[in-house]
Amino acid sequence: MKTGELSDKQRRIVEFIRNFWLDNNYPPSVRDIVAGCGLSSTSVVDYNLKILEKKGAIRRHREVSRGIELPSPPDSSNILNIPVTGQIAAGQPIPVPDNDTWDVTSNADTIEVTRDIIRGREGVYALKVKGNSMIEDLINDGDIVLLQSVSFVENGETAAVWLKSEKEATLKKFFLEPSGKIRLQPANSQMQPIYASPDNIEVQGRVIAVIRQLD
Amino acid sequence: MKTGELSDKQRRIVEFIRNFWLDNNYPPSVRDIVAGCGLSSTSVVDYNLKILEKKGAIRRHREVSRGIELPSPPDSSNILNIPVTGQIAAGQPIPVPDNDTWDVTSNADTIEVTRDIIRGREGVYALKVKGNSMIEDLINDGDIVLLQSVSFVENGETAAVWLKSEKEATLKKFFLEPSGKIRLQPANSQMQPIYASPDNIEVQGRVIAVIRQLD
DNA sequence: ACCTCACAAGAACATCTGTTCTGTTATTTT
DNA sequence: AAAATAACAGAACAGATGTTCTTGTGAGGT
Repeated sequence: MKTGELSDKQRRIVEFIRNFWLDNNYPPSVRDIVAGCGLSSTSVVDYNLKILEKKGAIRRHREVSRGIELPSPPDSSNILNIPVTGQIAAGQPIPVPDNDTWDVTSNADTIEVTRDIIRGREGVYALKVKGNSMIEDLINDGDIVLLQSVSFVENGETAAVWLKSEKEATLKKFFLEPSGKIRLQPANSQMQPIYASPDNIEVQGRVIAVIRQLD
Repeated sequence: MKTGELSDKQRRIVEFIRNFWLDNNYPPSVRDIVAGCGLSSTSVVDYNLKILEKKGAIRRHREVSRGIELPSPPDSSNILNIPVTGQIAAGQPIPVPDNDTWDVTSNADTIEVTRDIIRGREGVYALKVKGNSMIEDLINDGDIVLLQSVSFVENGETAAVWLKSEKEATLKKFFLEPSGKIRLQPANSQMQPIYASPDNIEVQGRVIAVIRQLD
């Protein structure tokens, strides 16, 4: 095999590694490859793996069982890990994440979402809804709410607002009335809106999505 | 540790596995975890891995070196394209996908979701909700409903059912009453349930998630 | 023919690695 | 306090696994 291309057998090996990986979520051992490619000896595999490594088709970690790496699938940038910073429930403040120490890696739970849900927005975090105090907003106990951390919202947007005097957090449609009052409208049109003065409310975030998982 | 939650050490282990995987593109061995988490013995790791498996935080393959799977492996194959086969609205049949010609590639709209939402289930499809006839089930116009295609559901599960005589599709909690009747219970406890005879309903699918996107 | 070289078979070896066994130390329950 | 249970420590075993060594084969070139 003079060329820089892969031999037929080597191509089969690489393909098997990829399929094995997809099926099992971990790399195959040398003997898995023997069995999977119908080869006769581990030394054949080792021999070809060395060539494959030299050609850059795989990367190996010596003396490490199943230490085979495929060149990183370029994807995976389509998944974002959104921190679930806490729970939201009436009577509890909303834990807005500290923007400086946005520590996705640490303690916090995270939820994986595809990038098309975020749509390129910055400062997105998630809350788990506790209790059914927001059922009139079509949000149930256990739902996950995705929020964008903002302090001001447009008329008609659904926002997480903190009602200072009531010491209560809720999700409602936000309207600034001509009278200067704020109208917080439930999503269910059969329910009555709440009216509040602007200095009694504090916008915590804009709702961009609701995810409900059932078992 | 009575709770279903993970202990501190177990959380560290899971995090280490994920980081190790991200760094090396293959899972750690038990002894890698010992070193990486500053533990003292492989048996401690094995002990905790067994618990983690029981709690569903990981999956293990016995007798396989580095045979640890994370439920959502940090590799690329984490995004699935779910076909949005149509709309659901009262008075319209539900377009259950033909199981033989499950053609994800074709024309149909799809929605990208991460694998952890599907949780390994087969036959998942999505519907877009049209109209607000299901508001009592906390589902609004424009919501996306993820369904698993099944014909029978357990008591208490939320299902997409087709009411034959009413020619109406809806999502409700499904209960088979001792009387033999079917009770379809809205998610909102303030609403009244529907009673139907078993031969008047047809289960189209099990609801596994609801996704609401706001702008 | 002879040599070289890419490639393969089979066995053997030394670790690596999951698992188990026994015992010990905390932590909780009774 | 006693008993029970959860959690950890250390060692040892058996199998898995990467690696190497020896030998064989066949094609191409000289």
